[in-house]
Order: sequence, then structure tokens, then C-alpha cells
Amino acid sequence: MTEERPGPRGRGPALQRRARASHSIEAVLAGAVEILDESGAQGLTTRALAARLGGGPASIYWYVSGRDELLDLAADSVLGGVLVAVAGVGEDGAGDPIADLRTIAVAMFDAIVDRPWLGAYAMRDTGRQVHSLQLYEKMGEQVMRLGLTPTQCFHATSAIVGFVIGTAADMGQQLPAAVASGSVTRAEYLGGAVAEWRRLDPAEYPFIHHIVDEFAVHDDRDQFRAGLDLLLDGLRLSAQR
Amino acid sequence: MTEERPGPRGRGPALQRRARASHSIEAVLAGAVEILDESGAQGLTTRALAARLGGGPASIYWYVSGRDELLDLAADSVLGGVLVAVAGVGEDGAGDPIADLRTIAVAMFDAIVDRPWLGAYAMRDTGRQVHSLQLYEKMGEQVMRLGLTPTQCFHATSAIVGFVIGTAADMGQQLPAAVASGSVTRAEYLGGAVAEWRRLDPAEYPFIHHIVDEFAVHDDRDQFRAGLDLLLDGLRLSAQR
DNA sequence: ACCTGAACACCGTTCAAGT
DNA sequence: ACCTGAACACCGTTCAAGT
Repeated sequence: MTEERPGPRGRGPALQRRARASHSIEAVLAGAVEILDESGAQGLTTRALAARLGGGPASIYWYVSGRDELLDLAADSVLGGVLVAVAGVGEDGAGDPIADLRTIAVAMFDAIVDRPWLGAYAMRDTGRQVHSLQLYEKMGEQVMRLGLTPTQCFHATSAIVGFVIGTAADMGQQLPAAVASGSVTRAEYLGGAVAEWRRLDPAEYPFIHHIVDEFAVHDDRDQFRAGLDLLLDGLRLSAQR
Repeated sequence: MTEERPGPRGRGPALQRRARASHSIEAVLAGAVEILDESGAQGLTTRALAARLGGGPASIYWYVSGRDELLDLAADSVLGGVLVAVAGVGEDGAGDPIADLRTIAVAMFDAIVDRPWLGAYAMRDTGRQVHSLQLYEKMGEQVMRLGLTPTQCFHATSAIVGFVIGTAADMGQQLPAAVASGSVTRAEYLGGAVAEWRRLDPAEYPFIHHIVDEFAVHDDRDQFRAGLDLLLDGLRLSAQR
């Protein structure tokens, strides 16, 4: 589909001066990921990306159909890294399928926690996101080893993927104006929420008061893993029946 | 916090002619929800909302701080309806806590499936979304009845909420250009994905081929409930230990 | 084949001014 | 207290033109 083009990779950038900028789909996505990491989805504008690549805002449209595809492909390129990281998991088919499933899910989650913008665009459109499709496939292969029906396999795999990206997206967007302005840290923001919760009427909000101390000191990764284990326990149970 | 204002509610709108438009926070949110239902989050612009309310684009800023808060409050106003619908669930404390939990979760999910835009803004900021907080509280109260530790309660409730809105958001955004253009129906879009999946190499994508027939005929609500039951099975198990 | 520059239509937000 | 109108700064996308 895409032909080889002499991009900025492979040889020193100072070999020849050029009046016109020259990109590649890899360079475009790498630049997009850089901007996303620095300033989130809101910061990824056509003009900001073009400026980083050293060209005009219209040049990007040669590589992607628009901003939406750009975000999808940028997210998927990051998931390619996750795929590499878990390449060996479950390949021999010897270990516990559920443990392997857990390893892959945790790797995905960690990637999204590191990059809060990723949650909203990961695994959105398998038609254009190859790595997303391959991660879905890989998790599904572990589920297949449990000897369930195709319908059960489909439901279980979709549930795990939904839980991973849902939880991660939720945690990633928990900081509203904090990220943008940078005026308040995550700890300060959570502290503010905790203070508000403590001020609620205990008769009306018994549960909130029951867990607020835990919430105040909680770690997102622990919280995710605890939920994932509930889901996997349920899956193991249905595999035993 | 907000004082009573004579809005368009309560009496006929033709009682007195007025040169200036007159809103209320309720009217603003109702208008926002209408637009969101018709054309999604992308369609909710300041100008479109102002036009529907019959005023200038700046008038909205008297009621909300900006577009972000508008979306949060519009989403939360819909969740208020869910809260009313499940008002009686679990109140007597007699039924099975997990069955009650399930009822609430399904009600939430159904509301988001009916309104795909809702997934991205539900339960985002409990500081400004009262109904989201109250739904979280209500689900948590059912979990509390299982006799777990506060930490376990926190983890379980968060997991269920994360699964509900994560899965719902995922399903809500599955139609990229279809919603916007209206040129393709959901069935056609899914059919296209199915055809693509069938064309994949079976040696490389055994799982996809294993489930594609199920995917082709699947129902989102069934899929959600199956996943939710896995999670609830796991929770029941941890309550028995 | 790939990039440029300028333009178009549109958007969120602000603000002085009105009532 | 609440709304208006116009303006500002910015954005995604297009397109004729260049190389």
C-alpha cells in the first residue's frame, strides 16, 4: 500500500539541505505522539503538528484523511509497542491462560495510564487500527484456550477489553482543567475531591464515607488490578462449569 | 446556590411578549440534550444551542462556565432520570444485593446505549455531577451489603462503574462517520467490519475467525450483560470467601 | 508524488454595552 | 440580574499552484 520513501530515518539529517519539508507516515505519527504526550488531544492541532514537522498545515493530509484518522493511527502506533512488549506471552501455550490474559491486560492498562490521551482512541476502529486488532486477537487466543464456546469467548474477550480501556479512559480524564492549566497537581485535585466527599452528609452518603479514606490513598494501578481480578475470577469460574 | 428565577416553566409562554430571550439552567440543559440526541457532541456548539434557545451565543455563559461544563451537566441531567428509574431498587435491603447491583448497572448501560454521546461525559466529575455521585453511592451501598472491607467495597464498586461506562462508551463510538453523514446504517457498518474480518488470514487470526459468526449477529445489550455477569460472579465469589 | 500558501467556513470565549 | 452583538483568536479542511 505505501511505497518506500527516503525519509529522515537511516541517514543523517544534514546530508542535503532542502527547501521543502519531507515527511513520512512514521514521522507524522511520531510527531503526533510527541505533541499528545506533551499537551493532550486538545493540543494536537494540524498547525502545531505541521510546525513540529517543519512544513505547512496541509502537508499532513497527504498521509491521513483528517484529524480523526491521525488520532486513531497515533494511538494505534503506541499500541504497537505494547504488542511487542507482550510478544512472547502465551505463545508456547504452556502457562495458565488466565495469567497470560492478565499479563496482556495489565500491559495495555499501563500504557494508557502513562498516556492519558490514549484511552479515548485505543481500540476504536479495528479497520484502520491494526495493532488494536492484533491485541484483541491475542487476548482472544488466550481465552480460546479455556475451552469455551465461541459465544462465550467473544463475550469474555470483549468484556476484558472493555474493562481495560474503559477503566483506563476514565482514570485518564479524571483531571479536567489540571492538565491544561498545570496550575494544580493530581494529588491536589484528588485532595480537593476527598475534602468535598468528607463534607457530604453521612446519612445520605454512607458508602462515600465508608470508602473515602481508601480513596484518599488509593493507587490507580491497584484499583485496576483488583477489578480485573474480579473479572478473571468470574471467567475462571465459567470455564470450570 | 441557584436562586429561583421565573423561567418558561409553569405558565404559558404567550403570557407576555419579550424582546429579550429568557432562559434557565433547566432550559439550557434540555436544549443541549436535544441537540446532543440529534447530532452528537460534535453538533453541540454554542451557536447551535443559542439558536435553539432563541438568543445570542454569549447568553449561555451566564449558566455554565463553558462548553465542557455544559456537556458534563447535560450528561448528568440525563443520569438524573436513571436515578429516578432505579429509586426503589435495594431500598428495603431485603433482596439479593448483587441482583440489585445488576439492575442499577443495566439501567445505566441502557441509558448510555440510547444516547451514545453520554458515554464520554457520564461520571466524569463528581464535583459538578451530583447525579453521577448519587449513582456511584447507590451502587456502592449494594456492595456494602456484601460484608466486605472498605477497600474491597471501593475496588468492586469502581470496577463495576468502570465496566459500565467503559463498555457503553466503547459501543457508543463504534460508528465513526456513519452517525455524522448518515450515509451508512449501523448494520451496514458492522457488516463491512465482518466482511473485513472474514478476509483475514485464519492462521494469523484464529480467534477472529472463531468468533466472527457470533460477532455478526451479536446484540450489544447481551454482550454487556454477559460481561457484567462475569464481573458479578467474581464479586460474589470474593464475598463468599 | 508530495508539499506550499492562502483562503474559507466555523468555532469557543470575551467584553463592553444594553435593559 | 441577565442578555446582546460584535469582535478576537483559533481551528480543520480545501485547493490551486508549485516542484
